[in-house]
Amino acid sequence: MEKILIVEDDLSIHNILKEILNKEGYSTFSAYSGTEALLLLEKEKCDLILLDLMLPGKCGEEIISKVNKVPIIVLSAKISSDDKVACLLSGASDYITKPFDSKELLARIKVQLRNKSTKNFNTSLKYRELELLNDNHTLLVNKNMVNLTKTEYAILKQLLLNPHQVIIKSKLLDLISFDTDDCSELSLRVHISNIRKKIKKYAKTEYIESIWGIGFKMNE
Amino acid sequence: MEKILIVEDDLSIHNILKEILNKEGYSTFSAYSGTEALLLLEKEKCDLILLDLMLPGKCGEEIISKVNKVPIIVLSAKISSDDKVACLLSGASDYITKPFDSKELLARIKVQLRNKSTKNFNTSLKYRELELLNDNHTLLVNKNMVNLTKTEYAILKQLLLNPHQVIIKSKLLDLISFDTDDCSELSLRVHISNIRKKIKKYAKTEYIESIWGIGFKMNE
DNA sequence: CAAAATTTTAACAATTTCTTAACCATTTTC
DNA sequence: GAAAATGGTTAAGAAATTGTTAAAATTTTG
Repeated sequence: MEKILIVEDDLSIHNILKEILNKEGYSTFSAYSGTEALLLLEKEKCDLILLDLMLPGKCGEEIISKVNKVPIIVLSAKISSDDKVACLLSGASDYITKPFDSKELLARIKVQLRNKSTKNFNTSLKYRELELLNDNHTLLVNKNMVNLTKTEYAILKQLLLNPHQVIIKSKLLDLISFDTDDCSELSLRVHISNIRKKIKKYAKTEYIESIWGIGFKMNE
Repeated sequence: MEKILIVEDDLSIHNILKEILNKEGYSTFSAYSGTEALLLLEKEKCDLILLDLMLPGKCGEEIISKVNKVPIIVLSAKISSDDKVACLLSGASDYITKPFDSKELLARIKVQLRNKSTKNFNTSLKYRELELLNDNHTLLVNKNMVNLTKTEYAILKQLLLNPHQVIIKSKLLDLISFDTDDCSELSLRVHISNIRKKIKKYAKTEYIESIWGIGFKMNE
């Protein structure tokens, strides 16, 4: 299930939030200050951040500017419209004023998580002889089942989502980090090699093309 | 610029919205009923929908359920929290209550467009017989694919970005250093020579002109 | 906790690209 | 017009990137 980081120093509110989210089936991380939040983010990967603006340590605004990939919903009593606007423009994805309605909070969380998941696909990604099933591990090569590891699946998924585009190495590493642990360029090279080997077993042509010094793309 | 569809039957509000958006640089489409909105969406592609919920013809909720890819910001006087939640869960991306603050509206629009914009940049730089494809780092010369190395691509990109301007050698070296390793003037000379050779294979005229003692520019 | 699976790392060869140097042509300067 | 400076081309060697294998480290699973 999705993981949500709660950044809130007021203990009673924090616990209420935690309870609401857990009851809905989300797992939660807790941070009670801005610095704690940043430390946690380095170690743990989460899908969404609930952020109180009035924080000890690093203030909320600083966190917004440092976080990049993960959607942030700001939760605050501040009501000035300018504050709202500043948050949104600097990178927050949504803003809810306290006191909040728990149903609305949950709905807005779903919206943010939905945005992420549109990067996924419904049934399968097809490309010539290949079909990547939406089950995180199965690739069909000419109808032959091939098992992919989590990382291999994540890599191939990104390549198949943009089949005519070169994906720059660093961008690819960034993209797959949503689905699997971070990995190095060296490691990526090995994964690609392994994917190719698995495809080659049942396919006639090479599918993953290397663009020298730049990245990879699916063969035309 | 991004195109926004305004779906609002109240004429005065509609015009205010239109003015705000146009002033900000967005182009707008207008629909005054739900049915009109759906018709327009079939013909025109737009990047975002501003949707009033109380509409003649098809009601707003119906539009939300039919539209899939385009983010929708609901704009309504309805205040029941349950209504908000219903909208968000059925597909809207955000919800603003009337009366709205124009700055906040613009900020929320930017958030939605930001989510989309990270993806589509399949642009290409065209210049007479040349077309430099951004999405796969190749050059088309009279439709013939030519492979460029990373440095060659970086150089040609800079020349094509300012096709009628002389680019001073040192400036060119500076510009390409974003995309590739630093290189010397001697090295640049060789790269230019190689690019010319690759272009010459399929083109009739010389494209890269040297300005003696200063730099390079694309031939007129 | 041990076995199995996965990922990372290291090492090496193969390949591609980049830089350098040499040489000649052209332009500028004196 | 000769000398000096700049530009174009070529080829060789240097440097960087990639593909592959195997072993070590880590994570997952039973």
